[in-house]
Amino acid sequence: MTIYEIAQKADVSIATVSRVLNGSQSVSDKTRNKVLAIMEKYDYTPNAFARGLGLNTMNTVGILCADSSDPYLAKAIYFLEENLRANQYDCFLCCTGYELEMKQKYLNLLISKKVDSIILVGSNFIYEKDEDNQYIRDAAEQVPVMLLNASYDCNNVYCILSNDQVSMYEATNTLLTAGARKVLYYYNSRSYSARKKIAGYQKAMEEAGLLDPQYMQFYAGPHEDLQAMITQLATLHESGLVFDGLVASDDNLAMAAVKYAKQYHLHIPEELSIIGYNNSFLTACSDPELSSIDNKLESLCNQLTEALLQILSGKETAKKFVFSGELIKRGTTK
Amino acid sequence: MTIYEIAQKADVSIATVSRVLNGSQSVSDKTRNKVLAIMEKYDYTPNAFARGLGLNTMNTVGILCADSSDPYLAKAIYFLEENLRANQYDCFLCCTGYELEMKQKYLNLLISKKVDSIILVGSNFIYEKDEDNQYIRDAAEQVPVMLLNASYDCNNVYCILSNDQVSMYEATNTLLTAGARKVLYYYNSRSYSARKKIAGYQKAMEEAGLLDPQYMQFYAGPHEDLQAMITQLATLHESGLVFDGLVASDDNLAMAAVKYAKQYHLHIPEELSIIGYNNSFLTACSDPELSSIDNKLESLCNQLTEALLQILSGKETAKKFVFSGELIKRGTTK
DNA sequence: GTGAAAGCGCTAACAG
DNA sequence: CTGTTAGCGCTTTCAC
Repeated sequence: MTIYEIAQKADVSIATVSRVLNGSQSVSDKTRNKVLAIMEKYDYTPNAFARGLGLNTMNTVGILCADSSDPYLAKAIYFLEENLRANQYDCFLCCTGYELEMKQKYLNLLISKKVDSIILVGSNFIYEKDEDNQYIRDAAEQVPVMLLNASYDCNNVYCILSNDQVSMYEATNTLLTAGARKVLYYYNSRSYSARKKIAGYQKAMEEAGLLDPQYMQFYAGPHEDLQAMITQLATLHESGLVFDGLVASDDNLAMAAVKYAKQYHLHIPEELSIIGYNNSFLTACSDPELSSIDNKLESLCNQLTEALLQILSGKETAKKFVFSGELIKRGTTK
Repeated sequence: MTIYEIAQKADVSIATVSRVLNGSQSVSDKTRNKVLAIMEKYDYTPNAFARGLGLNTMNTVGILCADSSDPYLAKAIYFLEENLRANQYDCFLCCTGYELEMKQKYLNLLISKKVDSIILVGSNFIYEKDEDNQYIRDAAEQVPVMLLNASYDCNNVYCILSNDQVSMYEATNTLLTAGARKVLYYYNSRSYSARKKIAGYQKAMEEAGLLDPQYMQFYAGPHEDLQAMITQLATLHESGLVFDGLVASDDNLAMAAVKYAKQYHLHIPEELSIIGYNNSFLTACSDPELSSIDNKLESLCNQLTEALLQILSGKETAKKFVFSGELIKRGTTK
């Protein structure tokens, strides 16, 4: 069923059909109803490609993320997709993995599919070496690029993020204030937000005169291998590195710390207090329950969508939105 | 930049340009290289809409799932997306929630966007009342419909699933064999696969002469509210319902059971043994670690993609693929 | 308020 | 091997 057939059956021109399709005001009610009735009767659906060809848009945005099976990213995608769909935008989802080359490739691919915008979910899309961010600048020449949880200053790039540095500063300070002296920083990423987090930790430790590089430990294994994380902490322990506090860059690592403590019969939080990040479902699963930083993912996603809709409708909007995280205290802190 | 401009600059016809674009054999190497060079030079990308209009396909498949933030579904999406992209198919992701009406609406929407196929991820798309499955039959008239983790007999519908009934039967039997007499079945869904699981539990209990309806407990709260699950089990306990075994329809529920046991100082697995489902990351987080059924999600996804590619290339393929799950024993079983 | 007609950029016969 | 041409289904001037 095409616009031509509808036009014929309704005894009007295709232009008129097109008008009612697009809700134009300049169609008489009578004609409109007649056309609508025929459309209804024949269960007509406009051809999205033809429409796309004419309008040069198909109301889609491309969502890029490294790994949609990461619960945090999955949640972000969920919120974004929901918001966008509520506003008639569809989502192309694209999981790139963590290699720059793939990110680049898929970003171009999405653009060639004529998405109206690109959302980069997670801060691992921003590299320290600025030349590695060229692919983002290129993309921004074509369509607005939205960054969730990262910041990058460039025309047509919009950033929505949580102030991870402050959050991590506060988390670390919370442990110090409660009496911890040797606070380990346990992290697994060197992304934009990861670097901010580490800076927050360092600032707090520095101010307390306690900063010591060997207390910053990087976990390089797979995100889902809890045992490997536990083993790493155990190895540190065996090597004589003692710590009475631990802040982790995500809840997985914090969960590993809880398990490690159990293994060595360390009392939580008396002998070891722990703070995770993301305030995920894991916080409830841990025993004792995990204190963690809620970085307001849902608010970030809502703001991102709102800003994007503004941009796509041609309005001005801020280029950077910064939210504050919140420490949720549970059993792993005093 | 369009095919016309390229043709002009390369001094050939648009047909030739189109041919090299589509890798046709009938272009001389010389001409091909000339055209390729121009394309390269002007960084030409074909217009996806125009291409779609002509071919009536844009190499996309629609993935529908109730909630992409559910870790299990998120993982499925990840595997599917990866496989499909490796074969030049893009994915429209669409989260419908659990309401029939929305599922219906978004399914139609995807079809109107001219996807080449629809993948329904998770068995909650199949309803018990067959009239509620009409929307799937309708969709199948337009494009092949792939079901992950569900089975539905209908032309142009293909099913890839794990034998949940057998898995649950074996899980229940494992507990019975180890000496449990009062095995609680704790579940949170009435989807297709959920019904299969429950049937497996019932069969095992029946054979042992131990089936008792009050030992089948439904959790109706939010998927992420661990505390609510724990409370429900505690309430049962207080009401005098005792159980020495528990099989759960997913790992979240099993995790709640572990926490419940701790609260009542029940020794795991001696006084209460527990088996979860999905073999998720939670199994490692639990203390003791959770025994759980691995239902081979990755294999299912691989098979689904493979079958889909067959279908889309016009080849015949089986209509139903059934895999076997596997019980992974850990600390919550003897 | 409505219709005619010219594209949008590409594919695919059909001719040569 | 290559070019010509007629669509694909819709949007959008521009007349009337």
